[in-house]
Amino acid sequence: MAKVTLQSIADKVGVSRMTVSNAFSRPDQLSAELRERILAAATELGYVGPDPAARALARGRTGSVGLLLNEGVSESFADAVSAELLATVADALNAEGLALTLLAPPRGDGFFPARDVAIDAALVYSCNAETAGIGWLEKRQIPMVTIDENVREGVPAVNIDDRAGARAAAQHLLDLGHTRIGILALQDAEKPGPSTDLSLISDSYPMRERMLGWHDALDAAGVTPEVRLAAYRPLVAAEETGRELLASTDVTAVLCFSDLFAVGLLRAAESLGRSVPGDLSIVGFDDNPASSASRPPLTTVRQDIAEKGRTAVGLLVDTLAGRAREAVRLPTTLVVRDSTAPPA
Amino acid sequence: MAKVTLQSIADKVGVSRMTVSNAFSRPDQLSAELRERILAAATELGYVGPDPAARALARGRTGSVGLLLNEGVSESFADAVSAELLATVADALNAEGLALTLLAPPRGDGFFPARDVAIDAALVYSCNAETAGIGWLEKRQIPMVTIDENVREGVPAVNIDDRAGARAAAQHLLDLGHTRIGILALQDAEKPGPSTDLSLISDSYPMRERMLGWHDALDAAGVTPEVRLAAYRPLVAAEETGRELLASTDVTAVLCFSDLFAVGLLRAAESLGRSVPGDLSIVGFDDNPASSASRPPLTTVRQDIAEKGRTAVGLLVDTLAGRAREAVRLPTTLVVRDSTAPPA
DNA sequence: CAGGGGTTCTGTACCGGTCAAGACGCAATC
DNA sequence: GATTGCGTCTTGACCGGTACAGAACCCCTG
Repeated sequence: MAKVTLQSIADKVGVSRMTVSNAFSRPDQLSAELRERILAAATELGYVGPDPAARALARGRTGSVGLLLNEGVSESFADAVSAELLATVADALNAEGLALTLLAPPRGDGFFPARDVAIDAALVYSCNAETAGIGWLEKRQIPMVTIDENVREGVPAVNIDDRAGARAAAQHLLDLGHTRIGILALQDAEKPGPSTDLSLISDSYPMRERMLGWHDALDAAGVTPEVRLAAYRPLVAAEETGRELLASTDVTAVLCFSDLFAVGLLRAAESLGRSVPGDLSIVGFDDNPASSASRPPLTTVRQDIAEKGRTAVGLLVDTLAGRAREAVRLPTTLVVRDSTAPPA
Repeated sequence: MAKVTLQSIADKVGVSRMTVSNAFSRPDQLSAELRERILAAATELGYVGPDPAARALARGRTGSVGLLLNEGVSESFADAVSAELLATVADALNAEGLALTLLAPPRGDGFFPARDVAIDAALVYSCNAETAGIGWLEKRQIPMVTIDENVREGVPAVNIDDRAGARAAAQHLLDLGHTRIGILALQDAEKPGPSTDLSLISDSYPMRERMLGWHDALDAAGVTPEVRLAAYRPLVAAEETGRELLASTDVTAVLCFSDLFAVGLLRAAESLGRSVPGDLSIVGFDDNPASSASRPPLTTVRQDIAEKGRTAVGLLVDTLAGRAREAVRLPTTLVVRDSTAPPA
C-alpha cells in the first residue's frame, strides 16, 4: 500500500494539501466542518499525523532536546544522583512538549551523536569545555544550557553552590573540634596515577569549587588538610585511597568529594577497625540516597537534584523562546547525620 | 551570516551540490583530492555536516530509536534494575550508530512523543498492549521490539524466563521444608484496592509468568499459597502489605514479585520482631543491587539486565536491517543468599 | 579504432511537510 | 454602493538534503 501523505488525503477530500496540513497543525485556519471531514478521511486512510522528519525540516524544529554526556550512558547514570537528574530532566522536557535524546560520546566510526542527531537544543551535563561534543553543538549553533559545569562565556549554566556547601562542611568539622582533617578529592578521569599526586586532581567545576569552599574554612582556622585523590569509579578506588589515607596519616575527620567516596571511606574505616563517628568523622557531598541508607547515615551536603534538572529545562525553554537567561546557582545545605562527632 | 548549506559550498568550490553531498556522505564517489578541497571549503565556511533533519527526510532514516515507557521517566527509572536497562540499551544503540530518544506518555496537550518524534524504530519497555503509545507506533508502522512484555503477535520480544525462575524459587522454599508459603504479588497500577482482592492483580507478562512458575512448584507439592498484592510504588506499599500478611497468616516463607518487595517485607518483618531467615524466609526477584546490600542479603532470582538490553538492541538492529527475528527468552538463575533457611 | 568497463562528476526529481502571500465570498461599515 | 475586514481556502516557493540515471572522460582490450 502506498504511503499516505497530506496529498493523498487532500485528493480524497478534494481540497488543497495545505488545508489538510492546517487541519492537523492549525485548526483555527479552517472551518470545523471541513476539518472533521479531513480528519475522518485521514483516519480512514490510516494517516497518523504529519511526518515528524518532514515537519522538522519545514519548521526548523524537531521537538527533541539532546542531553550531552561525557561518558557512556552506563557510566553517566551509574549512581542515583545522576540517574535522578536524567529522569527529572526528561520529565520536565516532556511537560514542555519536548522529547529527550541522549548524546553519548561516539563509539566507533562515522556516527557522532552531537553532530548527526536532529535536536533543537541541548543540555550539557558535567562535560568539560574541551569535549568534542560541545564543539559540534557550538558549530551547529545549537542553544545549550550546561549543568554542573561552566563551559563557555554566555552559555547559561546551572550549578549548585558547591563552594558554600563545602565551606559549611569543613566548618562543621572545625566546630566539632577537628584539627587534623583529610580530604578525599576527585582525580581526573583521564589521568591515572598515585592518589598522592595532587597535580592529577580533576579540574571539573564542582571539584574546583568544593576545594575552594573547604579551604575557605580550613585556611581561616589555620588547618592544612591531608589531600588524597580517588577516581570516581570503580567504587573501590575511594575505599583504597581511603585506607591509605587512614593508615598513613592521623586525621580524625575527612571531607569527601561525594557520598560515594564517603561510603568507600566508611568501608575502609571498617576494615581498619576505626569506628565512625567515634574514631573518625566523615562528611560526604550530594545527599545521595545511599548516604542516608549507609551505616551510620552520613553527614553530607545536600543539593536538590530535581530542582537542578527543572531549572536547567527552564533555562533551556527560555533560551529557545528567545528570552535570554543568566546562570543560576542553587543553594546547598549541610545535613548533619551520624557520621560526624567531636574527635576522640 | 547566511546559513551554510551544501549549495554554498558547491558554489564556492565550483562543483555541483551533489558532489559536496558525496564528499560528506559517500567519499568513494569522488576523488580524494577534490574531497579535500571541498572539506577545506566547508570548514572554512563553518559547515559541520549535512543537516540532520534534512538528511532524515531525504534518507528516510533519522538515526535515533525511541524507548517507549508507560510511565514518566522518573517513575520508570526509579530503581536500579530499570536504570541499568536504560543505560545498557543506550550504549548498545550508540555502538550501532543510533541515538536513544525517550518516549514517555504525553503530559498535557498536543504533544505525543510516540506520534510526533522522528525515530526509525522503538523499544517498548514494560508497556501493556493497550498503551496509547504502542498504537501510535503501530499506525506509523515503526518497527518495534518489546522488552518484558509480549505485546503483539509478530513483534519480536525479549523476555526472561520468569516462569522457570519463579519455579526454582518456590522449589527452593519447598526443599527447605516450608509448607506455609506467602506470595507478595504485583497489583495493577491503575486499580487501587485492598491487597487481598486478587482480581486486582497486575496482568503484566512478568507477573503472569512468575505466578505460573510459583504455582508449578507449589501445586505439585500440594501447597496453597497466601497471596497478597502490593503496588510497585511507593516502596512502603510492599512493607504495609507485608506487615498485614505476616500479622494475619502463619506463613514461614514468602515469595516476592521483586527484590524491592522483598526489601519492604524485610522491614515489615523487622518491625514485627520476626528475624530473617530464622523466623521467616524471603525470596526476591531480579537480583537488584539492593538485594545483595540488604541485611541479610536476599536469596533471589537473578536476571541479566545488561544482556536483556543488548539482546533487545540486537533484535532491533536486525529488524531494521530486514532480518526477521524471533522472540528471545533469556535464562534466570536462583541465587541463594542469607534470607532463606528451613522453617523454625 | 570501436567497444567495454571503471571512475568521477552532474542534472533532475523527489522526501513530506510549512510559510507567506493572495484570492474569494460575504457581512459590516461609512 | 464602494470600502474595509474577516474567515476560509489555494498557490507557489522553500526547508536542505539524497537517490538514481546518465554524461564525460580515461584506460584497456581485441
